Amino acid sequence: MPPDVKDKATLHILQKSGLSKTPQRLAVLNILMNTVVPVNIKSIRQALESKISINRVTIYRILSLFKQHMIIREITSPGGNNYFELATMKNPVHPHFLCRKCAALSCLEPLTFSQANHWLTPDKDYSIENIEINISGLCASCRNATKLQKRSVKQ
Amino acid sequence: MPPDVKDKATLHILQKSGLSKTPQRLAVLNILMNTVVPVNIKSIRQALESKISINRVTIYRILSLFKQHMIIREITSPGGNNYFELATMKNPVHPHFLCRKCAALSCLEPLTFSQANHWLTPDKDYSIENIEINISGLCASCRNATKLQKRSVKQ
DNA sequence: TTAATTATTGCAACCAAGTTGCATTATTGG
DNA sequence: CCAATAATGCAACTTGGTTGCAATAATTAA
Ligand SMILES: [Mn+2]
Ligand SMILES: [Mn+2]
Ligand SMILES: [Zn+2]
Ligand SMILES: [Zn+2]
Repeated sequence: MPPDVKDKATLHILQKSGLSKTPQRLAVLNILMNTVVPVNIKSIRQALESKISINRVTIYRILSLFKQHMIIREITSPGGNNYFELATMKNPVHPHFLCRKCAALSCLEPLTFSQANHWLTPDKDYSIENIEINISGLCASCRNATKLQKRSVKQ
Repeated sequence: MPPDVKDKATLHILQKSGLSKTPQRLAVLNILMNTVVPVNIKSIRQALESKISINRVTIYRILSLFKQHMIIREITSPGGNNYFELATMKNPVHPHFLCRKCAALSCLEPLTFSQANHWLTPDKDYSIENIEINISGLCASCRNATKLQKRSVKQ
């Protein structure tokens, strides 16, 4: 294992979950830790290319493992290109915004308890484990782009 | 076209959208109209089998077309097995509950305006087109089943 | 009602995403 | 360092969905 990959924080996360420390796992975890927005598998593979040689199957297995150990969260996307983000205490479950044009995913403010409470009790019979709120539309830049385009067409 | 398939209501829906009335479209629409819970493609295909001979490609094309014309809505599912439901005025956008065990999807009460309003303005820069709320966990019957199982184990 | 025009369907081939079994290789704990 | 255990890489496979095009059906207007 190349020592430069051994980031102290990433190592600690694996240790806490009792997972063995392989360069592949550290590399994947590194990407998740150093990105601000959630990333989909395609971006993860791209980001890994320059850092380490890793089989695509391994990426699936690592992500699946991280999810089981609740190291990461998976954000469902309409087209099936799901996104992943770190699931730390400082980063609680929150809604997301997905731009239908550029497919950029951004994180929104988390729900307060009173806000969530309404959905926490849809029925006494359900046991609720997860609430996913996904908002879609046009992001700021894509919205601006279409505005400018319309103006130039009018001229 | 066999006349027994020509349900008056389904015909009218296609007419309103200016779509030509093929037996395949009527059959698909019929299923969506006669089901209480949203259905995924697999169930749609199964339901169609006994009614009409239809190519799987045609089903995809019809569903895609219905979505464009806002006759139906697609409900995103974590695993990618999305569900479809009729999008009428009497059936506004609403949250859904997906059981992680039996994969049954059920409809929850729609948001009131004041409830939705909080999410309608995450940022002035976004233009919001859709809000999807998906709650997951265990449904009533699956929850009961596990309870009973635990009890019998304890004995 | 008929015939031309236009739209839809079926078919086959293709593509992308994800999964599985198993041999090879790496990590761990002593 | 060595044995035991676990993770990875590889190839093959499965599943879900898409595309181009020829055959067929629906529409429209004569
Ligand atoms: Mn997020
Ligand atoms: Mn519903
Ligand atoms: Zn955008
Ligand atoms: Zn259930």
